[in-house]
Amino acid sequence: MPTHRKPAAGPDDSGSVPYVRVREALFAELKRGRYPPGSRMPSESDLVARFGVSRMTVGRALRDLQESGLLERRQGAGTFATQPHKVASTLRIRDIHEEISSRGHRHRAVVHLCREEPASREVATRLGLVKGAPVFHTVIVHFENETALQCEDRFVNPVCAPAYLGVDFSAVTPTHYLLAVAPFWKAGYTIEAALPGAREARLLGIDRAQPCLIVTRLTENRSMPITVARLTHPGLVYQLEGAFEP
Amino acid sequence: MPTHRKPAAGPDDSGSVPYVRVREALFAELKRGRYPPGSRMPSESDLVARFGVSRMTVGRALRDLQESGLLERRQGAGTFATQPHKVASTLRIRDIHEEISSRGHRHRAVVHLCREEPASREVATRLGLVKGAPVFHTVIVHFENETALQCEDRFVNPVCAPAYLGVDFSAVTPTHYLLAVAPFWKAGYTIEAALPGAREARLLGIDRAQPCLIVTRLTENRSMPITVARLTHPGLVYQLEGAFEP
DNA sequence: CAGTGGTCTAGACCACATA
DNA sequence: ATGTGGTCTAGACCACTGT
Repeated sequence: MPTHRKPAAGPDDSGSVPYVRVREALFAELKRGRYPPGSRMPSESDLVARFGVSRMTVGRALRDLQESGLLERRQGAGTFATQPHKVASTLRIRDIHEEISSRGHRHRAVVHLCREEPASREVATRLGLVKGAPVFHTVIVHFENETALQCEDRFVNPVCAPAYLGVDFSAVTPTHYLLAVAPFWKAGYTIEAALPGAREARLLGIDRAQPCLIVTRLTENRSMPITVARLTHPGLVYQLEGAFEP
Repeated sequence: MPTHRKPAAGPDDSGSVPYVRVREALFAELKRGRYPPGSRMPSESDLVARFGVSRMTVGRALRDLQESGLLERRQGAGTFATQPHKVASTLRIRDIHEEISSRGHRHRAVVHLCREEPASREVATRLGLVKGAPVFHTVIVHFENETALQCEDRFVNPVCAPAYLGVDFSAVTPTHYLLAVAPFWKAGYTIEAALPGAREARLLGIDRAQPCLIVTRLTENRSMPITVARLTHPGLVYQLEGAFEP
């Protein structure tokens, strides 16, 4: 007698989906302090009996909680409640136009440089090219409602985006364009606090002594680096935010 | 005739686990450029036939790829390849002692302040208390191999950790202690670049003009704020790093 | 309506941990 | 030896989408 489903459950029904029901029930108990950190949770069989669902279903619920960092599961040993301390928060890599628009503000971009250059040693290394090889270089300042928010200093590997220099970057951001023509498969970044360079300070209209939040990001294709960008944000007007709530 | 399992598969066997096999196969194809962004993937039934596994198994593989941000699935419509652009990288919230030790370096903490104070208006607001209510306040500088790495200025809600002031913070970090006595269920942070305060500069032994990376973190219990910390890092010696690889 | 994803169940085999 | 998590299959019902 397979699948004697429940008749779509009741009306108030917060969680008519069984695995969600199980997950939320366990989550609530964890939050309430039952199962203190480090203690063993009921076994899958126990939960199967308690909730009247199949093992795959409680497995799904437990896996969700595990991926949230709330549980640790050890084969042969059992399932344990954890301290949610090593949980990771997420930091998005977003297109700045999207970011500004999503705040309901106006985005404007001013292009200060857009040309081909021979690669310096450092840029060449980062892009996996030889020194002196031609690379595309753009410097663009992004405004949010007339406030300078970001100075984007970017080098692009010509192989990945041959038509890059022909794009009107006052209308479409390099990030947006590059995503379309050369989707990345790998990305790395560093975030640091530093003083702006002379040109950056001038373009952003800030004092050279004002600290900036600098994000350096390198994205790569499946086989080669696409672009390296140095994004300088005045510390006074830009903050990264994140949150974790299991 | 249920479960005619494969005899544990061959030796080289990178992915004897069926859902991993399916996931990796599809991942490789996505990476190779088959299924360009926006295009429709084969349906679950197709994949069932192609890989000779059950539908739950391909479902699991597809869900993994979806959670990685590589696929989008729309009920009734199909499964589609996406641009992996809105993918999030993770930024860990780690205990600084752990962080330094994991680099194989030595950690030392110097306690500069450890007392009870009446809450300022700002601190009171952050911790959900009334102005003037007693709060615990610690200021600790963390060294990595004799280099000042972080100035930790922290306020703690006494209700959550009554014995806080009795802890020897040269031996155990506030983060570590608080995780033990008051695990958090919610956390938020901001990252900004700014100049250090006078005291911070002095304690870190840096110039007041040297920009710092400042992480402000608020953690909460299930019902009330536990602690708010301002972590100041000299920009020259501290960077946050992250990477994304699907 | 046919096709697609979303989910469930029941039973099963395996790898691993602990006693 | 027993119990635990990890996974698989086969078949099924449902909700949704597009023609």
